[in-house]
Formats: sequence, C-alpha cells, structure tokens
Amino acid sequence: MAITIKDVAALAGVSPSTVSRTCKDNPSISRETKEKVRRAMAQLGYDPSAAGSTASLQSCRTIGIILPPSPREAYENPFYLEAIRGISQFCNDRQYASTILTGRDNEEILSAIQFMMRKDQIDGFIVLYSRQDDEIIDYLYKEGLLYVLIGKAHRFANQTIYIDNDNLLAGQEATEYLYALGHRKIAYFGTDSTLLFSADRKAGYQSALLRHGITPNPAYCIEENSPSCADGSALQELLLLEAAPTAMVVSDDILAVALERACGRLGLSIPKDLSIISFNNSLFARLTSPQLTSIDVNSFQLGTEAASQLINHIENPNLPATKSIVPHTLVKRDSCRRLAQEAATF
Amino acid sequence: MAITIKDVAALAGVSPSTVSRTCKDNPSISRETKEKVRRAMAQLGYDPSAAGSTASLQSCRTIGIILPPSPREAYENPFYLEAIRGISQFCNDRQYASTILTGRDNEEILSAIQFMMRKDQIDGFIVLYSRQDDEIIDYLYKEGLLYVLIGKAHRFANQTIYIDNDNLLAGQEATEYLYALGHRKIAYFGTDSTLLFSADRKAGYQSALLRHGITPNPAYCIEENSPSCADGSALQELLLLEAAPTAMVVSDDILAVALERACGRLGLSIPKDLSIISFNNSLFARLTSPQLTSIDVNSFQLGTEAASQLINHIENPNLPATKSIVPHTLVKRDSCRRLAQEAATF
DNA sequence: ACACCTGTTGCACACTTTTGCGCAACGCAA
DNA sequence: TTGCGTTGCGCAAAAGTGTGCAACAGGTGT
Repeated sequence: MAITIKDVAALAGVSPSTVSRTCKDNPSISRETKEKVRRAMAQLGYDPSAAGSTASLQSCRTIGIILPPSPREAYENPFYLEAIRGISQFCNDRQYASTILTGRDNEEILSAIQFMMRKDQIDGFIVLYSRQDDEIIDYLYKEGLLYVLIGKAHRFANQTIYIDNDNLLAGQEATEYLYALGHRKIAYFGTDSTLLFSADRKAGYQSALLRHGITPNPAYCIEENSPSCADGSALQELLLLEAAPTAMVVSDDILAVALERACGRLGLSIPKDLSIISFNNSLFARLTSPQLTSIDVNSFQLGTEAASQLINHIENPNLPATKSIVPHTLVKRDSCRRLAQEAATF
Repeated sequence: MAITIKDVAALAGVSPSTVSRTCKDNPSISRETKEKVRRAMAQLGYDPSAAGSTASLQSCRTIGIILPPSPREAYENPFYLEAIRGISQFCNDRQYASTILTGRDNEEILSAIQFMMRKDQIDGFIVLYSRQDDEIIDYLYKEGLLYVLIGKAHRFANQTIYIDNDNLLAGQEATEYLYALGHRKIAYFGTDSTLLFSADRKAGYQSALLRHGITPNPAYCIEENSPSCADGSALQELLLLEAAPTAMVVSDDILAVALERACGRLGLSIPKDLSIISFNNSLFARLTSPQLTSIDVNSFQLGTEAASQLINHIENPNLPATKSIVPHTLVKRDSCRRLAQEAATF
C-alpha cells in the first residue's frame, strides 16, 4: 500500500489535517510548518490518494466518454480515436481519469451511464457525436447531468456546452475552393444529415453556391449513411448524368474513397473527370491515388478542448454554457484540378 | 446526493453492516433478514457507492489502457479503437471503469502510470501493443504491477499474462493460401519487426515456404515502419526485379493499400500481376479496388478477452499467468488470383 | 442448572482525506 | 493582572463501505 497522509504527518511531527492544509496552501498554516511538511512529503514521495479525497469531496475526478451506438464500421473512422486521445492527453495532464462508455445499442449505453452515476463514479460526460433527436443526450439533459458535446447542439442549444468546428464555414470554403478553380457544376455527397456535422457542411456548400448565384440542384446532392451503401446506384446515376458534375464536396474521406472506387468502375479519372474535396484529412485521404485534398478538422484538438471545458465546468459548477470552435485547415493535394476556361462558362 | 447504505439500514431496521453483508450474499445473514434488506434496497433504488468501497477495499475497479507512443499516423489503424471498444464493453458489463493512458513519448506515459499508481487509482493495466525492449513493459514488470499484454510477451514471457492471435499460424495460412493458388514466388512486406505481431507473421510466412521446400529469399522481404515510407524505393525495386514475386503477404491492410498504390504507379494490376493477402480486415481492405483478401484478427475480441483476463486476475490475485489465443479468420475477396498452371512451374 | 455450541447480528473501527470548530499560546493594551 | 484579538494547529466528524470481534439468543448435552 502506498504511503498515506498519516505517514507524512508522523514524520513531520504534525497532524494529518496540517498536512492536508499544507497541500492546499491554506493560509492558516505558518510558513515554517509548511516547509517542514513539504520536506517530509518530498522525503516520502507522498501523493494524496484519490480514494480518500473521493470519499470526502464526493467527486472522483473521472469523466465518461460516450461513443455513439453505430454499426461497427463507423468506429473505423480515425476521428474517434484521435478525439479520445486528445481527451486522454488532457485528462492525464490534469490528473483526471476518463472511462469509455459504449454498448451495442442506446439501451446498453444508457444503463452504463446510469450505473456510473448511481455509483457517484463520474463527474461529467463528453459525447463524441451529435445527431438529431438523440435519446442519450435527452437523458443527460433531463437528469441535469454535466456533459459537453463534440459537434453542434441540436436541442437545448443554449444550455449546452459544445465544441465544434465551424462546419458551415468549412463547407463554404471547400465549395469556394472548387469554384475558384473554375468549377460550376459542383455536387455534394454526404452522410445521413441527421448527423449534424454533415448537415452543416451541406448547408455551407449550398450557401456558397447561392452566393455565386447558383441554385443548388437537388439531383446534385446525395446522402448515404454508410460507405458500403455508397457502392449503390444513386452515386452512379449522378456521375452518368448528361450534366454530370465536374467537382464534388464530400463530407468524409471514407466516403470520398468510396466515390473514387465508383469513379474507377465507371472509367472516370480523378481529378481529370472529377475533382474531389473531402473532410477529416485522415490516413484514407493520404493512401489513395491521387491523394485527396481534404479539410483537416483537428480531431485531437476537439478532444483536448472538450476535456478542458468539461473539467473547467466540473471545478466551477456555475459557469454558463460555453461554446468553442476549433479551427480547420484545408490541405491541398492532388484530387482537385483547375478547370480550363471554356468549361467554366456554365 | 444518492442514497446510502445507512438509509437502507434504517428502513430495513438493521445495521449498515447487515446491509453490506447482504449485498455480498454473506452466508452469515439469515434468509429472512436478507429478504427484508433486499426489499428495502429495491424500494429505495439503492446501489452501493464506489467511493466507499474504494476507500475500504483499497481497490477502485479501474483499469488502465496503455496506448503505444507512436507517430500520430499509427493511431489511424482501426485496430486500436476496436480493441479499446472490446475492453470498454467488457468493463461496462462487469462494472469496472477504464482509463486511457497516453502521451507524446515514453516518459509522459510513464509519469501518467506512476501518478495513477501512487493515487491507488488503478488496479491493473492492459498494454495495447507488444514490442521488443519496451521501457514501459519493463517498468510495469519491475514494479510488480499487474498487467496484460495484447500481443506476445517478449521478455518475462513466463510471468506475463497475454492475449494474442496465433500470428505464426496466421502467417502460415496466408502463405499456404497463396501457395495453394499456384504461387511460388511469394514475397513478404511488413512493418518493422520489433513489433512482435509482425515478426510472428513473417516467421509464419517463412516456415510455410520452407515446408514446401522453398528457401526464403532475403530480397523478397521488405520491412518499413510507416505507410508513408512505403512509397520508397525498396518496394519499387522488388516489384521491378527480373524475378518479381507473383504474390505478397502483407502484415497490415494499411501497408497493403500503400502497396496497391505503388503497383498502380508501376502499371501493375491487382490481382492480375500481383496477388495480395493482408491482415486486420479493416475498412481499408474493403474500400480499395480490388477489395483485399485479408485475415481478420478479431481485435474487438482481443480487447474483451484481455479485459476478462485482467479482471479475473484482479479478483483472484494468485492466479498463474494465463495466455489466451484469439482465433483469426481468412476473408476472401478479390486481391488474390489463381495462377495458371504453367506459371506454377517455378 | 450450567457449560458449550451454533447461528445471527451489531458495534466499532478500518480505509483516506477534508474541514468546522475550538483551544492554546502569544502579544498588547487597559 | 485581566481581557481581547490574532495566529497556528489539532481534534473529531464527515464522506460511504467493509470486516474482526464480541455478544446475544436459543438449543443441546451433561
């Protein structure tokens, strides 16, 4: 067993309470006594055990990380682990623990949450996703539990702490980039837009088009919720249109890879026949040929920022709900080409 | 604040100790009393708080998950998150918490470990990787801490609990599969073999060749430790050899995708000019064209099994070090072709 | 009737830290 | 010398649970 506050107290010749107060730099302890105690702590290599402070402070310095209930495939997106690593890194630094809550469906996750709360084992949650009408977020909100969202709040936006990219802006920038290269027939390919990041990117895409006087064409907008479905016919239909797009904004690298495959099957070459810009800048974007131009959303930083906000709110309970925005970066690679002038005459 | 053992005791008209013993089904409490207590517990919705038991039992029902210190790229391998999900799922079921320990280098990870231990905040560790001469594993061993390895033990093998695939066998099976398709010029492409899974797969590859009377050709064996390096010249040299291989065993899907790209650049087509079999069966294997034949190592199950072993050892401290093997499965897709008979005459 | 045994339960303390309150000592002024 | 204020520190209770030991009731054997 590790050494306790009593050992230090004995060595320093004071009472445990004095040691405790010294640790927290309480002004009612004299400088000399503090010095003495600190020497004893250093000599013994003392670190207060969490067990005791948890008991007496009713706070366990642990946060829960909630993964979405999704098909297994979704977790292969490196986004999640990067965000988790960001959270863990920050927690390690601030001497918090973090625990992942997962399950095969909403119900399992809910019961894990309830269990942890009943046990007083968790001070707050980070929810790694954001979607419309989510049962778990509703539960957290209704129970008055502390949580921060990675992604934009759907309901209760005013009272919710969240960390997000400016996905609307990112969607606009992606579209503007293609526009600046001379593209006018720009399509959008995204996941199911109940996932809010996708909805925002799509809205950004649409608003960029409108700004240039282009009315978004519904036939130019495809939404699939899995890269496996993306082999389907909708994409093929779009690509074979009389007025097929010359460029596409794709809401995730993984979908973009699926799109590349579809193009390959149809004999379209990238970027010659189709320019592609996607999001997340994951390994997927770097392993394809051509490598994908992609918008990096800094998922690691989303994680650290979320952890930072949550811990801040744990330690200062009455703070108003803060929102923070993590910047994104456009990484240019080889999947977009400048359109020759004549093609630009829409 | 949640309801405590005292509330239950008061309602049931017994002492807190009786409630405690009832929870653990201690035989020294009569059936009638237990019934009475259980009714009170149900009525109040009581669940023992972890804080108290942590204090009194000196065990916090928390395990640490140690990520390798690696270049960021490595974490994009879906293997890690799948293993973590497996661990979390099992922990959630068994009402344990898990916390991820990570850092930019060995030193940061070590200090996170030391901190957690000094705080009595962790009962044991799961190490998500296994490599030669690892400082962190040495530390855990020397401090006598409880840990289980995912992957094969290098040093201290006898005293180490580990969960692994039979990577030697898997390497053999991959090679045998290619052999059975008529391939004789089979090369190996793997990561840096200080990572033990890679070393084992390579050894399996070699032994399968030897079994068929083929002496492994050193020129047929390439090791790179990052998919970015894989764009390098070694691979190109091999593929352009006079006696270039007709098939390759690749230790990871991600490397296999890099290999596919290299082939593309050299005008080689898959599986026509080169058959590829790889490991992990990740999304990478499914998103390429052609889709990769790959050996699924069941990373989720590696995680659950590791958590199961660790918790078992936490609760039964004197168990001998167990080892368990998680089965793998060959998933056939489109990256391997049967060689015409004449080509098989080596 | 007394001693002993068995089965059941509660008391008191353990674990470790935090903190309200009170006490002792000291200086200074009346 | 008494009284008051201040400073510095320890006592003890608090958080919630687990457990060794003692006690108690009731029954049995002598």
